[in-house]
Amino acid sequence: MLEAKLSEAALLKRLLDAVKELVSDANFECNEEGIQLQAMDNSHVALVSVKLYASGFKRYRCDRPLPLGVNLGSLTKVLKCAKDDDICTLKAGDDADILSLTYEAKSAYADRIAEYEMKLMDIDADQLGIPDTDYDASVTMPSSEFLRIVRDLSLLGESVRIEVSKEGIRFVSDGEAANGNILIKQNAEASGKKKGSIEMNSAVTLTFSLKYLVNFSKSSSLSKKVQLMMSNDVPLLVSYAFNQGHIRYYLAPKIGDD
Amino acid sequence: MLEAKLSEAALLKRLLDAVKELVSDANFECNEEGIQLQAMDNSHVALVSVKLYASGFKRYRCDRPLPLGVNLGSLTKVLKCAKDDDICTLKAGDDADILSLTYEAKSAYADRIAEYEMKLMDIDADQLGIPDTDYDASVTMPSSEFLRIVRDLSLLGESVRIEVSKEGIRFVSDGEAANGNILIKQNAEASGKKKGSIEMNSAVTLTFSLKYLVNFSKSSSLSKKVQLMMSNDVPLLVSYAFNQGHIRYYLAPKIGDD
DNA sequence: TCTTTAATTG
DNA sequence: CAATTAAAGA
Repeated sequence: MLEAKLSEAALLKRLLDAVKELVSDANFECNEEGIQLQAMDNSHVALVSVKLYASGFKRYRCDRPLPLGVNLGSLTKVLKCAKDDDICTLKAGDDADILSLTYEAKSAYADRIAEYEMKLMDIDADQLGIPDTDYDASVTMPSSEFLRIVRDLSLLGESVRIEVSKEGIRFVSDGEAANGNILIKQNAEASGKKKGSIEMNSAVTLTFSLKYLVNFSKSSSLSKKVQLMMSNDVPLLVSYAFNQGHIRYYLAPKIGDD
Repeated sequence: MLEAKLSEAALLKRLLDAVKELVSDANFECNEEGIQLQAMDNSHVALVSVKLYASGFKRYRCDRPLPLGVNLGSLTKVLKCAKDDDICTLKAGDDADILSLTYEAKSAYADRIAEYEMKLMDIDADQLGIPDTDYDASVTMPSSEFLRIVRDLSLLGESVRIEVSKEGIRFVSDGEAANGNILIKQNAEASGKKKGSIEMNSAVTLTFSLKYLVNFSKSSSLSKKVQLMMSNDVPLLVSYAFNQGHIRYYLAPKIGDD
Protein backbone atom coordinates (compact mmCIF):
# COMPACT_ATOMS: atom_id res chain seq x y z
CA MET A 1 0.00 0.00 0.00
CA LEU A 2 0.90 3.62 -0.45
CA GLU A 3 0.61 6.33 2.13
CA ALA A 4 2.28 9.61 1.35
CA LYS A 5 1.78 12.78 3.34
CA LEU A 6 2.73 16.03 1.73
CA SER A 7 2.95 19.15 3.89
CA GLU A 8 1.78 21.44 1.11
CA ALA A 9 -0.79 20.49 -1.47
CA ALA A 10 0.59 23.32 -3.59
CA LEU A 11 3.45 21.17 -4.85
CA LEU A 12 1.14 18.60 -6.37
CA LYS A 13 -1.15 21.28 -7.73
CA ARG A 14 1.71 22.98 -9.50
CA LEU A 15 3.08 19.73 -10.86
CA LEU A 16 -0.25 18.86 -12.36
CA ASP A 17 -0.71 22.29 -13.84
CA ALA A 18 2.62 21.78 -15.52
CA VAL A 19 1.90 18.34 -16.88
CA LYS A 20 -1.80 18.08 -17.55
CA GLU A 21 -1.78 19.80 -20.92
CA LEU A 22 1.00 17.62 -22.17
CA VAL A 23 -0.21 14.25 -20.95
CA SER A 24 -3.76 13.11 -20.35
CA ASP A 25 -3.17 9.79 -18.58
CA ALA A 26 -0.09 8.49 -16.83
CA ASN A 27 1.14 6.00 -14.28
CA PHE A 28 2.38 7.29 -10.96
CA GLU A 29 5.01 4.67 -10.20
CA CYS A 30 5.25 4.42 -6.44
CA ASN A 31 7.97 2.49 -4.66
CA GLU A 32 10.13 2.82 -1.59
CA GLU A 33 12.21 5.51 -3.27
CA GLY A 34 9.29 7.78 -3.93
CA ILE A 35 6.85 8.55 -6.67
CA GLN A 36 7.78 8.82 -10.32
CA LEU A 37 5.84 9.70 -13.43
CA GLN A 38 7.20 9.25 -16.91
CA ALA A 39 5.18 9.75 -20.04
CA MET A 40 5.32 10.83 -23.62
CA ASP A 41 3.14 13.80 -24.39
CA ASN A 42 -0.10 13.14 -26.24
CA SER A 43 1.49 13.67 -29.64
CA HIS A 44 4.52 11.58 -28.72
CA VAL A 45 6.96 14.37 -29.32
CA ALA A 46 8.08 15.29 -25.83
CA LEU A 47 8.82 13.23 -22.78
CA VAL A 48 7.99 14.29 -19.22
CA SER A 49 9.62 12.85 -16.17
CA VAL A 50 8.58 13.78 -12.64
CA LYS A 51 10.24 12.51 -9.50
CA LEU A 52 9.17 13.02 -5.90
CA TYR A 53 11.64 11.58 -3.41
CA ALA A 54 10.26 9.66 -0.45
CA SER A 55 12.41 11.78 1.85
CA GLY A 56 10.57 14.91 0.75
CA PHE A 57 7.29 13.75 2.23
CA LYS A 58 6.19 14.43 5.77
CA ARG A 59 5.47 10.74 5.94
CA TYR A 60 6.01 8.15 3.26
CA ARG A 61 5.34 4.49 3.10
CA CYS A 62 5.18 2.24 0.10
CA ASP A 63 5.75 -1.45 0.77
CA ARG A 64 6.07 -2.60 -2.79
CA PRO A 65 6.07 -1.06 -6.25
CA LEU A 66 2.64 0.25 -7.14
CA PRO A 67 1.73 1.74 -10.49
CA LEU A 68 -1.21 4.10 -10.12
CA GLY A 69 -2.88 4.82 -13.43
CA VAL A 70 -4.23 8.33 -13.19
CA ASN A 71 -6.27 10.50 -15.48
CA LEU A 72 -4.51 13.79 -15.00
CA GLY A 73 -7.62 15.80 -15.78
CA SER A 74 -9.47 14.11 -12.95
CA LEU A 75 -6.57 14.52 -10.58
CA THR A 76 -6.37 18.20 -11.47
CA LYS A 77 -10.01 18.62 -10.56
CA VAL A 78 -9.56 16.85 -7.27
CA LEU A 79 -6.48 18.95 -6.47
CA LYS A 80 -8.42 22.12 -7.21
CA CYS A 81 -10.40 21.21 -4.12
CA ALA A 82 -7.29 21.56 -1.96
CA LYS A 83 -6.00 24.83 -0.62
CA ASP A 84 -2.37 25.51 -1.35
CA ASP A 85 -1.26 25.01 2.22
CA ASP A 86 -3.45 22.05 3.05
CA ILE A 87 -1.73 18.95 4.29
CA CYS A 88 -2.38 16.39 1.59
CA THR A 89 -2.28 12.66 2.08
CA LEU A 90 -2.33 10.16 -0.77
CA LYS A 91 -3.43 6.62 -0.08
CA ALA A 92 -3.87 3.57 -2.23
CA GLY A 93 -4.12 -0.10 -1.40
CA ASP A 94 -2.22 -2.79 -3.25
CA ASP A 95 -4.07 -3.66 -6.44
CA ALA A 96 -6.36 -0.77 -5.68
CA ASP A 97 -8.42 0.95 -8.30
CA ILE A 98 -8.93 3.94 -6.06
CA LEU A 99 -6.61 6.72 -5.03
CA SER A 100 -7.68 8.53 -1.89
CA LEU A 101 -6.67 12.12 -1.24
CA THR A 102 -7.24 13.72 2.15
CA TYR A 103 -6.92 17.44 2.76
CA GLU A 104 -6.49 18.83 6.24
CA ALA A 105 -6.43 22.52 6.94
CA LYS A 106 -3.26 23.51 8.75
CA SER A 107 -4.98 25.70 11.32
CA ALA A 108 -4.46 24.53 14.87
CA TYR A 109 -8.13 23.82 15.38
CA ALA A 110 -8.80 22.15 12.08
CA ASP A 111 -12.48 21.55 11.74
CA ARG A 112 -12.57 20.61 8.12
CA ILE A 113 -11.50 17.32 6.71
CA ALA A 114 -12.05 16.67 3.05
CA GLU A 115 -11.60 13.29 1.51
CA TYR A 116 -11.69 12.55 -2.17
CA GLU A 117 -11.57 9.22 -3.91
CA MET A 118 -10.48 9.05 -7.48
CA LYS A 119 -10.88 6.13 -9.82
CA LEU A 120 -7.65 4.69 -11.13
CA MET A 121 -7.21 3.14 -14.53
CA ASP A 122 -4.95 0.59 -16.14
CA ILE A 123 -2.46 2.32 -18.34
CA ASP A 124 -0.07 0.51 -20.59
CA ALA A 125 3.24 1.94 -19.57
CA ASP A 126 5.04 3.30 -22.59
CA GLN A 127 8.47 1.84 -22.61
CA LEU A 128 10.39 5.01 -22.30
CA GLY A 129 14.01 5.19 -23.18
CA ILE A 130 15.22 8.09 -21.16
CA PRO A 131 18.46 9.11 -22.77
CA ASP A 132 21.31 9.13 -20.29
CA THR A 133 23.60 11.49 -22.03
CA ASP A 134 26.73 13.44 -21.35
CA TYR A 135 25.68 16.75 -22.71
CA ASP A 136 27.98 19.08 -24.59
CA ALA A 137 26.44 22.15 -23.07
CA SER A 138 24.61 22.95 -19.85
CA VAL A 139 22.97 26.29 -19.19
CA THR A 140 21.40 27.27 -15.89
CA MET A 141 19.26 30.38 -15.82
CA PRO A 142 16.37 31.88 -13.88
CA SER A 143 13.25 29.99 -14.84
CA SER A 144 11.36 33.27 -15.11
CA GLU A 145 13.84 34.46 -17.71
CA PHE A 146 13.48 31.31 -19.77
CA LEU A 147 9.71 31.63 -19.52
CA ARG A 148 9.87 35.18 -20.73
CA ILE A 149 12.13 34.37 -23.63
CA VAL A 150 10.13 31.49 -25.04
CA ARG A 151 6.87 33.35 -24.57
CA ASP A 152 8.22 36.40 -26.33
CA LEU A 153 9.63 34.45 -29.22
CA SER A 154 6.52 32.30 -29.56
CA LEU A 155 4.68 35.46 -30.58
CA LEU A 156 6.94 35.77 -33.59
CA GLY A 157 7.50 32.28 -34.92
CA GLU A 158 6.99 28.58 -34.52
CA SER A 159 10.46 27.57 -33.56
CA VAL A 160 13.56 28.83 -31.84
CA ARG A 161 17.19 28.15 -32.60
CA ILE A 162 19.25 27.87 -29.46
CA GLU A 163 22.94 28.52 -29.87
CA VAL A 164 25.36 27.90 -27.03
CA SER A 165 28.85 29.22 -27.63
CA LYS A 166 31.68 30.93 -25.83
CA GLU A 167 29.65 34.09 -26.28
CA GLY A 168 26.81 32.78 -24.15
CA ILE A 169 23.37 31.41 -25.04
CA ARG A 170 21.40 32.88 -27.88
CA PHE A 171 17.76 32.32 -28.74
CA VAL A 172 16.82 33.11 -32.32
CA SER A 173 13.38 33.01 -33.87
CA ASP A 174 12.61 33.89 -37.46
CA GLY A 175 8.98 34.78 -37.94
CA GLU A 176 6.82 35.94 -40.80
CA ALA A 177 6.58 39.47 -39.58
CA ALA A 178 9.63 39.82 -37.39
CA ASN A 179 12.76 38.10 -36.19
CA GLY A 180 13.87 37.89 -32.61
CA ASN A 181 17.28 37.29 -31.13
CA ILE A 182 18.09 37.21 -27.44
CA LEU A 183 21.61 36.79 -26.15
CA ILE A 184 22.44 35.97 -22.57
CA LYS A 185 26.12 36.46 -21.98
CA GLN A 186 28.08 33.84 -20.19
CA ASN A 187 28.47 34.34 -16.47
CA ALA A 188 26.34 37.42 -16.55
CA GLU A 189 26.12 38.93 -13.11
CA ALA A 190 23.52 41.27 -11.73
CA SER A 191 23.88 43.03 -8.40
CA GLY A 192 26.88 40.91 -7.74
CA LYS A 193 24.75 37.79 -7.78
CA LYS A 194 25.32 35.11 -10.32
CA LYS A 195 22.12 34.65 -12.25
CA GLY A 196 23.11 31.82 -14.47
CA SER A 197 25.95 29.66 -15.57
CA ILE A 198 27.06 27.98 -18.72
CA GLU A 199 29.23 24.94 -18.97
CA MET A 200 30.26 23.82 -22.40
CA ASN A 201 32.53 21.31 -24.04
CA SER A 202 31.71 22.32 -27.58
CA ALA A 203 29.40 24.83 -29.19
CA VAL A 204 25.88 23.55 -29.79
CA THR A 205 23.15 24.81 -32.09
CA LEU A 206 19.72 23.21 -32.10
CA THR A 207 16.24 24.20 -33.19
CA PHE A 208 13.08 23.42 -31.20
CA SER A 209 9.37 23.92 -31.37
CA LEU A 210 8.45 26.93 -29.22
CA LYS A 211 5.03 25.52 -28.44
CA TYR A 212 6.61 22.82 -26.33
CA LEU A 213 9.12 25.08 -24.65
CA VAL A 214 6.31 27.42 -23.65
CA ASN A 215 4.51 24.45 -22.21
CA PHE A 216 7.57 23.30 -20.27
CA SER A 217 7.86 26.78 -18.82
CA LYS A 218 4.68 26.24 -16.84
CA SER A 219 6.99 24.57 -14.35
CA SER A 220 8.52 27.92 -13.48
CA SER A 221 6.39 28.05 -10.35
CA LEU A 222 8.22 24.98 -9.10
CA SER A 223 11.74 26.32 -9.20
CA LYS A 224 13.53 29.61 -9.57
CA LYS A 225 16.07 28.02 -11.85
CA VAL A 226 15.93 25.94 -14.95
CA GLN A 227 18.71 23.91 -16.47
CA LEU A 228 18.95 23.36 -20.22
CA MET A 229 21.19 20.53 -21.40
CA MET A 230 22.06 20.03 -25.02
CA SER A 231 24.16 18.04 -27.44
CA ASN A 232 23.90 18.17 -31.18
CA ASP A 233 21.23 15.89 -32.61
CA VAL A 234 20.11 14.74 -29.16
CA PRO A 235 16.92 15.69 -27.33
CA LEU A 236 17.10 18.83 -25.25
CA LEU A 237 16.71 18.27 -21.52
CA VAL A 238 14.85 20.99 -19.62
CA SER A 239 15.09 20.39 -15.90
CA TYR A 240 13.42 22.09 -12.94
CA ALA A 241 14.69 20.93 -9.57
CA PHE A 242 12.85 21.60 -6.32
CA ASN A 243 13.20 20.49 -2.72
CA GLN A 244 11.46 17.20 -2.99
CA GLY A 245 12.30 16.19 -6.51
CA HIS A 246 12.32 17.43 -10.05
CA ILE A 247 10.42 17.70 -13.27
CA ARG A 248 12.27 17.11 -16.53
CA TYR A 249 11.29 17.45 -20.12
CA TYR A 250 12.98 15.96 -23.16
CA LEU A 251 12.35 17.40 -26.59
CA ALA A 252 13.83 16.25 -29.89
CA PRO A 253 15.36 18.97 -32.03
CA LYS A 254 13.92 19.91 -35.39
CA ILE A 255 15.91 18.61 -38.32
CA GLY A 256 17.53 21.37 -40.29
CA ASP A 257 17.27 24.98 -39.29
CA ASP A 258 13.97 26.33 -40.56
CA MET B 1 -44.71 57.26 -4.57
CA LEU B 2 -41.47 55.65 -3.50
CA GLU B 3 -38.41 57.42 -2.25
CA ALA B 4 -35.71 55.25 -0.73
CA LYS B 5 -32.27 56.50 0.15
CA LEU B 6 -29.55 53.94 0.64
CA SER B 7 -26.28 54.99 2.21
CA GLU B 8 -24.23 52.53 0.18
CA ALA B 9 -24.95 51.62 -3.39
CA ALA B 10 -22.78 48.55 -2.83
CA LEU B 11 -25.62 46.73 -1.16
CA LEU B 12 -27.85 46.96 -4.20
CA LYS B 13 -25.01 46.14 -6.52
CA ARG B 14 -24.19 42.97 -4.63
CA LEU B 15 -27.80 41.95 -4.41
CA LEU B 16 -28.18 42.23 -8.13
CA ASP B 17 -25.00 40.33 -8.80
CA ALA B 18 -26.43 37.57 -6.68
CA VAL B 19 -29.83 37.46 -8.34
CA LYS B 20 -29.42 38.49 -11.94
CA GLU B 21 -28.29 35.13 -13.23
CA LEU B 22 -31.15 33.36 -11.59
CA VAL B 23 -33.96 35.71 -12.50
CA SER B 24 -34.22 37.99 -15.51
CA ASP B 25 -37.28 40.07 -14.58
CA ALA B 26 -38.94 40.60 -11.25
CA ASN B 27 -41.21 42.90 -9.29
CA PHE B 28 -39.73 44.99 -6.53
CA GLU B 29 -42.70 45.12 -4.18
CA CYS B 30 -42.45 48.37 -2.29
CA ASN B 31 -44.62 49.20 0.68
CA GLU B 32 -44.32 50.91 4.03
CA GLU B 33 -42.38 47.95 5.42
CA GLY B 34 -39.69 48.12 2.83
CA ILE B 35 -38.83 46.57 -0.48
CA GLN B 36 -39.25 42.92 -1.26
CA LEU B 37 -38.47 40.80 -4.27
CA GLN B 38 -39.68 37.26 -4.64
CA ALA B 39 -39.28 35.25 -7.77
CA MET B 40 -38.81 31.79 -9.12
CA ASP B 41 -35.63 31.37 -11.07
CA ASN B 42 -35.91 31.22 -14.83
CA SER B 43 -36.24 27.46 -14.88
CA HIS B 44 -38.75 27.49 -12.01
CA VAL B 45 -36.66 25.30 -9.78
CA ALA B 46 -35.42 27.68 -7.13
CA LEU B 47 -37.08 30.55 -5.34
CA VAL B 48 -35.32 33.76 -4.39
CA SER B 49 -36.56 36.11 -1.74
CA VAL B 50 -34.93 39.43 -1.00
CA LYS B 51 -36.05 41.77 1.74
CA LEU B 52 -34.83 45.28 2.47
CA TYR B 53 -36.38 46.71 5.61
CA ALA B 54 -37.56 50.30 5.52
CA SER B 55 -35.62 50.95 8.70
CA GLY B 56 -32.40 50.05 6.99
CA PHE B 57 -32.62 52.99 4.62
CA LYS B 58 -31.22 56.38 5.37
CA ARG B 59 -34.61 57.70 4.36
CA TYR B 60 -37.62 55.70 3.29
CA ARG B 61 -41.05 56.66 2.16
CA CYS B 62 -43.63 54.62 0.36
CA ASP B 63 -47.23 55.79 0.70
CA ARG B 64 -48.91 52.78 -0.80
CA PRO B 65 -47.90 49.41 -2.20
CA LEU B 66 -46.07 49.77 -5.45
CA PRO B 67 -44.90 46.90 -7.59
CA LEU B 68 -41.96 47.95 -9.72
CA GLY B 69 -41.39 45.61 -12.61
CA VAL B 70 -37.68 45.57 -13.27
CA ASN B 71 -35.48 43.93 -15.85
CA LEU B 72 -32.61 42.86 -13.66
CA GLY B 73 -30.12 43.03 -16.51
CA SER B 74 -30.95 46.68 -17.08
CA LEU B 75 -30.82 47.48 -13.39
CA THR B 76 -27.43 45.78 -13.15
CA LYS B 77 -26.13 48.00 -15.91
CA VAL B 78 -27.45 51.12 -14.24
CA LEU B 79 -25.97 50.04 -10.91
CA LYS B 80 -22.59 49.52 -12.52
CA CYS B 81 -22.59 53.28 -12.94
CA ALA B 82 -22.59 53.75 -9.17
CA LYS B 83 -19.52 53.63 -6.99
CA ASP B 84 -19.74 51.26 -4.09
CA ASP B 85 -19.94 54.01 -1.50
CA ASP B 86 -22.23 56.32 -3.39
CA ILE B 87 -25.43 57.34 -1.69
CA CYS B 88 -28.14 55.87 -3.84
CA THR B 89 -31.71 57.11 -3.98
CA LEU B 90 -34.52 55.21 -5.69
CA LYS B 91 -37.59 57.13 -6.77
CA ALA B 92 -40.76 56.12 -8.54
CA GLY B 93 -44.13 57.79 -8.83
CA ASP B 94 -47.42 55.97 -8.36
CA ASP B 95 -48.33 54.17 -11.57
CA ALA B 96 -44.94 55.14 -12.86
CA ASP B 97 -43.21 53.33 -15.65
CA ILE B 98 -39.89 54.85 -14.72
CA LEU B 99 -37.52 54.12 -11.84
CA SER B 100 -35.10 56.91 -11.09
CA LEU B 101 -31.76 56.23 -9.46
CA THR B 102 -29.60 59.03 -8.13
CA TYR B 103 -25.98 58.55 -7.08
CA GLU B 104 -24.27 61.10 -4.87
CA ALA B 105 -20.62 60.88 -4.01
CA LYS B 106 -20.04 60.80 -0.26
CA SER B 107 -17.12 63.16 -0.14
CA ALA B 108 -17.67 66.20 2.04
CA TYR B 109 -17.60 68.46 -0.97
CA ALA B 110 -19.83 66.35 -3.11
CA ASP B 111 -19.44 67.52 -6.61
CA ARG B 112 -20.97 64.70 -8.54
CA ILE B 113 -24.61 63.83 -8.81
CA ALA B 114 -25.62 61.24 -11.35
CA GLU B 115 -29.20 60.48 -12.17
CA TYR B 116 -30.40 57.52 -14.18
CA GLU B 117 -33.88 56.66 -15.30
CA MET B 118 -34.80 53.13 -16.07
CA LYS B 119 -37.88 51.89 -17.84
CA LEU B 120 -40.15 49.67 -15.80
CA MET B 121 -42.25 46.84 -17.13
CA ASP B 122 -45.44 45.04 -16.17
CA ILE B 123 -44.62 41.66 -14.75
CA ASP B 124 -47.20 39.05 -13.82
CA ALA B 125 -46.35 38.26 -10.27
CA ASP B 126 -45.86 34.55 -9.78
CA GLN B 127 -47.96 33.45 -6.87
CA LEU B 128 -45.23 32.19 -4.63
CA GLY B 129 -45.92 29.93 -1.76
CA ILE B 130 -43.02 30.49 0.54
CA PRO B 131 -42.92 27.51 2.85
CA ASP B 132 -43.04 28.50 6.49
CA THR B 133 -41.43 25.51 8.07
CA ASP B 134 -39.99 24.45 11.36
CA TYR B 135 -36.77 22.93 10.21
CA ASP B 136 -35.22 19.82 11.69
CA ALA B 137 -31.71 21.08 11.28
CA SER B 138 -30.08 24.47 11.11
CA VAL B 139 -26.42 24.95 10.27
CA THR B 140 -24.64 28.28 10.40
CA MET B 141 -21.22 28.49 8.82
CA PRO B 142 -18.91 31.04 7.23
CA SER B 143 -20.33 31.89 3.85
CA SER B 144 -16.86 31.68 2.33
CA GLU B 145 -16.57 28.10 3.50
CA PHE B 146 -19.91 27.15 2.01
CA LEU B 147 -18.88 28.83 -1.23
CA ARG B 148 -15.67 26.89 -1.31
CA ILE B 149 -17.34 23.57 -0.61
CA VAL B 150 -20.01 23.82 -3.27
CA ARG B 151 -17.52 25.13 -5.83
CA ASP B 152 -15.12 22.31 -5.12
CA LEU B 153 -17.76 19.62 -5.29
CA SER B 154 -19.30 21.08 -8.42
CA LEU B 155 -16.05 20.18 -10.17
CA LEU B 156 -16.73 16.54 -9.49
CA GLY B 157 -20.45 15.97 -9.87
CA GLU B 158 -23.87 17.39 -10.50
CA SER B 159 -25.32 17.03 -7.06
CA VAL B 160 -24.38 17.01 -3.42
CA ARG B 161 -25.79 15.05 -0.56
CA ILE B 162 -25.89 17.06 2.64
CA GLU B 163 -25.98 15.07 5.84
CA VAL B 164 -26.52 16.74 9.17
CA SER B 165 -25.94 14.52 12.16
CA LYS B 166 -24.42 14.59 15.64
CA GLU B 167 -21.07 14.31 13.90
CA GLY B 168 -21.49 17.62 12.14
CA ILE B 169 -22.37 18.49 8.59
CA ARG B 170 -21.09 16.44 5.73
CA PHE B 171 -21.17 17.24 2.03
CA VAL B 172 -20.88 14.27 -0.31
CA SER B 173 -20.65 14.30 -4.06
CA ASP B 174 -20.28 11.25 -6.26
CA GLY B 175 -18.85 12.06 -9.65
CA GLU B 176 -17.78 10.16 -12.71
CA ALA B 177 -14.10 10.38 -12.03
CA ALA B 178 -13.97 11.05 -8.33
CA ASN B 179 -16.00 11.27 -5.16
CA GLY B 180 -15.69 14.04 -2.64
CA ASN B 181 -16.59 14.13 1.00
CA ILE B 182 -16.18 17.12 3.29
CA LEU B 183 -16.92 16.98 6.97
CA ILE B 184 -17.22 20.01 9.17
CA LYS B 185 -17.29 18.97 12.78
CA GLN B 186 -19.90 20.34 15.05
CA ASN B 187 -18.98 23.37 17.10
CA ALA B 188 -15.53 23.45 15.67
CA GLU B 189 -13.60 26.34 17.06
CA ALA B 190 -10.72 28.23 15.53
CA SER B 191 -8.55 30.55 17.55
CA GLY B 192 -11.16 30.38 20.25
CA LYS B 193 -13.76 31.82 17.93
CA LYS B 194 -16.82 29.89 17.04
CA LYS B 195 -16.97 29.51 13.31
CA GLY B 196 -20.24 27.74 12.94
CA SER B 197 -23.05 26.16 14.82
CA ILE B 198 -25.42 23.31 14.29
CA GLU B 199 -28.82 22.93 15.83
CA MET B 200 -30.64 19.76 15.15
CA ASN B 201 -33.76 17.98 16.21
CA SER B 202 -33.20 14.97 14.05
CA ALA B 203 -30.61 13.92 11.54
CA VAL B 204 -31.34 15.09 8.03
CA THR B 205 -30.01 13.86 4.69
CA LEU B 206 -30.95 15.62 1.46
CA THR B 207 -29.57 15.83 -2.06
CA PHE B 208 -29.41 19.03 -4.10
CA SER B 209 -28.25 20.30 -7.44
CA LEU B 210 -24.82 21.85 -7.04
CA LYS B 211 -25.40 24.25 -9.90
CA TYR B 212 -27.98 26.11 -7.84
CA LEU B 213 -25.99 26.06 -4.62
CA VAL B 214 -23.01 27.55 -6.46
CA ASN B 215 -25.30 30.24 -7.74
CA PHE B 216 -26.68 30.97 -4.29
CA SER B 217 -23.14 31.32 -3.01
CA LYS B 218 -22.72 34.48 -5.01
CA SER B 219 -24.39 36.11 -2.04
CA SER B 220 -21.31 35.50 0.06
CA SER B 221 -20.30 39.11 -0.44
CA LEU B 222 -23.41 40.17 1.44
CA SER B 223 -22.76 38.33 4.67
CA LYS B 224 -19.93 36.53 6.39
CA LYS B 225 -22.31 33.83 7.49
CA VAL B 226 -24.81 31.63 5.81
CA GLN B 227 -27.54 29.62 7.43
CA LEU B 228 -28.72 26.34 5.96
CA MET B 229 -32.07 25.04 7.14
CA MET B 230 -33.29 21.60 6.30
CA SER B 231 -36.00 19.08 6.92
CA ASN B 232 -36.41 15.84 5.09
CA ASP B 233 -38.39 16.19 1.85
CA VAL B 234 -38.74 19.94 2.22
CA PRO B 235 -36.95 22.64 0.25
CA LEU B 236 -33.61 23.69 1.62
CA LEU B 237 -33.48 27.27 2.84
CA VAL B 238 -30.19 29.08 2.30
CA SER B 239 -30.23 32.40 4.08
CA TYR B 240 -27.79 35.30 4.07
CA ALA B 241 -28.68 37.99 6.59
CA PHE B 242 -27.23 41.48 6.48
CA ASN B 243 -27.85 44.72 8.31
CA GLN B 244 -30.76 45.93 6.31
CA GLY B 245 -32.41 42.72 5.34
CA HIS B 246 -31.72 39.32 3.91
CA ILE B 247 -31.58 37.23 0.81
CA ARG B 248 -32.99 33.74 0.95
CA TYR B 249 -33.04 30.90 -1.48
CA TYR B 250 -35.29 27.86 -1.47
CA LEU B 251 -34.34 24.77 -3.37
CA ALA B 252 -36.26 21.54 -3.61
CA PRO B 253 -34.27 18.40 -2.87
CA LYS B 254 -33.67 15.80 -5.51
CA ILE B 255 -35.83 12.75 -5.15
CA GLY B 256 -33.84 9.67 -4.21
CA ASP B 257 -30.18 9.83 -3.53
CA ASP B 258 -28.40 9.56 -6.83
C1' DT C 1 -24.99 20.33 -28.45
C1' DC C 2 -20.50 21.80 -29.15
C1' DT C 3 -17.35 25.23 -30.42
C1' DT C 4 -15.78 29.90 -30.51
C1' DT C 5 -15.85 34.42 -28.61
C1' DA C 6 -16.62 37.92 -25.12
C1' DA C 7 -16.84 39.43 -20.49
C1' DT C 8 -15.70 39.06 -16.05
C1' DT C 9 -12.77 38.25 -11.85
C1' DG C 10 -8.53 37.18 -9.36
C1' DC D 1 -2.32 40.04 -17.38
C1' DA D 2 -4.32 35.65 -17.33
C1' DA D 3 -7.65 32.33 -16.39
C1' DT D 4 -12.11 31.14 -15.75
C1' DT D 5 -16.74 31.48 -16.98
C1' DA D 6 -21.06 33.15 -19.35
C1' DA D 7 -23.03 34.03 -23.79
C1' DA D 8 -23.58 33.43 -28.78
C1' DG D 9 -23.49 31.12 -33.07
C1' DA D 10 -22.80 27.07 -35.89
